[in-house]
Amino acid sequence: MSQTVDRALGILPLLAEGPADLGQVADRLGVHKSTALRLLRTLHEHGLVYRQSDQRYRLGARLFALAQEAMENLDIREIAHPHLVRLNETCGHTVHLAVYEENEVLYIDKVESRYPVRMYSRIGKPVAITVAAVAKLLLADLSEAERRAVAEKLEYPLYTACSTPNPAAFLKELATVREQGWATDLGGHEESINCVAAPIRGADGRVAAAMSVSAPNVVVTADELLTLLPLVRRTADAISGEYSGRTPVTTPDRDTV
Amino acid sequence: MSQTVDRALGILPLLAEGPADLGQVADRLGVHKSTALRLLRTLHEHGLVYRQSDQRYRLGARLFALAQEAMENLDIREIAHPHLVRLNETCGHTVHLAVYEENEVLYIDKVESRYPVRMYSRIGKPVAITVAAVAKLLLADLSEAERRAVAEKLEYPLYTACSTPNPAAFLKELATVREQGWATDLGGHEESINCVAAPIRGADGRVAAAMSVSAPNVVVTADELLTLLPLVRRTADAISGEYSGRTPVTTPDRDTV
DNA sequence: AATGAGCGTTGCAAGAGATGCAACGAACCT
DNA sequence: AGGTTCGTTGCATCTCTTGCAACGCTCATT
Repeated sequence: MSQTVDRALGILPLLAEGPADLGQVADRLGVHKSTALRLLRTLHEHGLVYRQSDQRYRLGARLFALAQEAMENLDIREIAHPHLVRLNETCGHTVHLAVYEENEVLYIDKVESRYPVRMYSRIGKPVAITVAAVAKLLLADLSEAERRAVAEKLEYPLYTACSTPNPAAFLKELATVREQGWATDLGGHEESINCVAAPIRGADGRVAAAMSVSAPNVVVTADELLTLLPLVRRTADAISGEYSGRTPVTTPDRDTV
Repeated sequence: MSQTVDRALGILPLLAEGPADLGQVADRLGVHKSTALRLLRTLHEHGLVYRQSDQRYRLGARLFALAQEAMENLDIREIAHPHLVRLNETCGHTVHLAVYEENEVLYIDKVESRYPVRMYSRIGKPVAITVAAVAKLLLADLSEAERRAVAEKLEYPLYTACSTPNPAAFLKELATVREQGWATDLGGHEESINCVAAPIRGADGRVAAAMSVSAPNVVVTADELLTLLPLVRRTADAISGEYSGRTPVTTPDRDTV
């Protein structure tokens, strides 16, 4: 819509790949060096871009700060966090909280397992959308038309033999999930990792977020993990209650000192 | 430098404060609604801004992803992480890693203490620059002129009775830190929390990052914490060695599954 | 020491593109 | 229904961006 801004913003993902010098930026943007320079300068002034000692540009610190503030504005996260911690204390496994936003599902909170085996996932990172249990819940809540549209657009990487292979299989899985009100991922992303997930609903009954418990085979079998389902659902319902304003908030214990 | 981009980027910090509607954005930017609309649309296309169900705008998901990728490009973080984890396993306290960038010091990694008492700090969050031990180390390495310039520009909030009160005191502290090659923060930020920090140097000998160990009074006294100084310094030196390429990397054990 | 290549930077003229206006449409409230 | 508020669109104006060419700097080569 706005060419100048469009070009400037195009620099960001480019620098996300790694540092680049003026020439490289100008080339990949398809503009004159002087133009790229001015755009970079503006980005720099806003702290989104940083110029390192070798003169090359990379993403700047303000980006972290912004992402941080954005995160703190997600009130669902605030509400959910103590519940996630409590669940983690009870079962010991890794707990995730995720939301859906414009064709992406991303983790907005995570409590690490209480044993050394860790999952590779990071807050802010997009989720493997075709296999993750939380993603299934979030997408299952869309209208049928939206689900079909999204399912068609996605890629279906075969992380493992259990990964969802194509749109048809995905839509079928979403239908099941929609029906039963919970979801699993049994080795669909990493051979040895299973997840159980439950939805968190807002006042309008729509799925606002989803949470999951993940554990590797070496710690508990898939069947054992499934026995946690009632607990996960209860936790999710408790969060839903607070989030939708039905339950008065009891003790909003923060993770402060 | 570029008015259009400047205005567009000005929207981001504004939205970081909380969701806003078109009118509010236009007003605070001092432009016509239609202009604000076009800028927001462009930001939206790039995923930096999200339009929530009540039509108001807030910061978008791409911001998280960008911040994430930016972080992963910081190779010092990759190198340091296993060392930080090991240190945390040894002493049990919270370990931080921070860098300096254009008048800001920010945490780029953190390993939580192994006991329930937690510090309030987040990766990506700017550090309390006038009191934090890591900040002292990072600023102490600047040239004298730069130090003076920065010291003058800063605010000196009195978090506690021990907080650095003014530029003069800060410069004096920086001189001490520069001299001794390590730094502390004894209750300067939170009454009950002490920190010991050591610098990580690049191949050119300049301070590239700083790491610290923090613990509350209720767990260890300041004196006890200070006994960890040699360990902290050794860890920092080990990281310096790898970062500057002097030490061959032994076992780069990642925090993957 | 001199020459040349490569890269970032600056001033400027031309015109593309951003801007604000006014008018429309939709939703909401009285 | 009538009125208000807010987001959206088309358009004419002219500001602001753009690419060019020239400059200066650093570094490598002869």
